[in-house]
Amino acid sequence: MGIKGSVNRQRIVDAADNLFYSRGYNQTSFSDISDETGIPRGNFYYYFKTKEDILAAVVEARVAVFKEMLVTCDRNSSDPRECLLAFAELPVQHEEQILRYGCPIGTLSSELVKEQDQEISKAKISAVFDLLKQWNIEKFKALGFEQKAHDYSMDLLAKLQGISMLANVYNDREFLHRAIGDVQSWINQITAN
Amino acid sequence: MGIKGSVNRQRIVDAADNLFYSRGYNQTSFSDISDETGIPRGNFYYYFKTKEDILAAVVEARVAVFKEMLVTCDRNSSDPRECLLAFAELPVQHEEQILRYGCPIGTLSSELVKEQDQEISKAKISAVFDLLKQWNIEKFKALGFEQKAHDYSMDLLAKLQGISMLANVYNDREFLHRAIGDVQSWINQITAN
DNA sequence: GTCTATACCTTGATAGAC
DNA sequence: GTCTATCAAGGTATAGAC
Repeated sequence: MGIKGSVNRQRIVDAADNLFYSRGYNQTSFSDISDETGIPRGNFYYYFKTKEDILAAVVEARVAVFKEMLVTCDRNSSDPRECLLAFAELPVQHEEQILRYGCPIGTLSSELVKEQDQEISKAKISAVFDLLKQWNIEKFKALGFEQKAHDYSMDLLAKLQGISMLANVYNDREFLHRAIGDVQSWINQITAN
Repeated sequence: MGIKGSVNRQRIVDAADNLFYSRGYNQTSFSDISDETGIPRGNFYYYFKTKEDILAAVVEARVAVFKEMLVTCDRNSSDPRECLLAFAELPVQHEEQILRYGCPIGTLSSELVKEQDQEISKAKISAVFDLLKQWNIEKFKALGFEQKAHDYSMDLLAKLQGISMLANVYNDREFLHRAIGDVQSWINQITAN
């Protein structure tokens, strides 16, 4: 099995994932993770060399979660337009989380972009966003938008991020639903013909 | 003059403002502000009781900066539509900052929403956003949108926030310009008749 | 593999000299 | 008003017993 398959390691990653999401990476201490898991602080260093390594594992886990979401979208429909509509629906599907803590990708990105170490941020963050972006581009291209696929994809991500942020700041469920509906209308509109 | 008018106090606030913006609030220590200003750490407590008090002063300063921006918009044109167009242009007017550190309101909000103390966040953050929101509502109402003014205002803020975030994460100047142009097209479109 | 004890540093904050 | 010395607490990380 090895260390990476260890159940304790997984428990640490899961707890860190939740805490990084609800409190932020920098505001989560080893003691917090220890309290959450019951695993002693010093024990973390058997599974991870540094706190950043835990972060890397958490990012990896989130990428996996989103990959699974995208795969689910793909499984539910072979129509690219419906896939995009389903993708836009994700924030309302997880509305409780969004309203409370914002988008798990966007908020983490915002935090890490400010990090002193330029490497950690630019590399890891873009990776998560790129996953979504590439998937979107693929769908838009399948709809015949060879040139506009990239711009549309960026537009879609920006719309969802902006909506998630304001819904979070104002804790406004009504706005979240309405604005996401507008995004879906936008998708329907540009894919009309 | 009093303490609030002290030049040293102002230097602390200015340095803190920049550091909170470039590194984030939680990642800025008193030592950082001390290094930046040359003012000893312990001296801060003559001007502020806690770190949160410095944050409050920084937020106050940012509100003042944005108020000034809005006043400038108002001074440059009495046409509500042109005011909104100018407002949408702000991210490209400060593109270097946006690309490097994101929106000074959005990034700070994202960070503070995750704060443990619920009071500090909900109160202060919304205040900054509300300033912009109310100004936008005023313009949309002046354009005859009595009912839709609020929704349009939220939409506009969400658009700008999403665009700023993605431009920041990807450090993408081209996207920033194009997307802001699209927002302005959107404003022109809904205020056409 | 698991846990305890602890080193070492930085943090926000205080006390008191000048 | 300004500065230095210092505090207690909490941070990440290490060493070593079991």
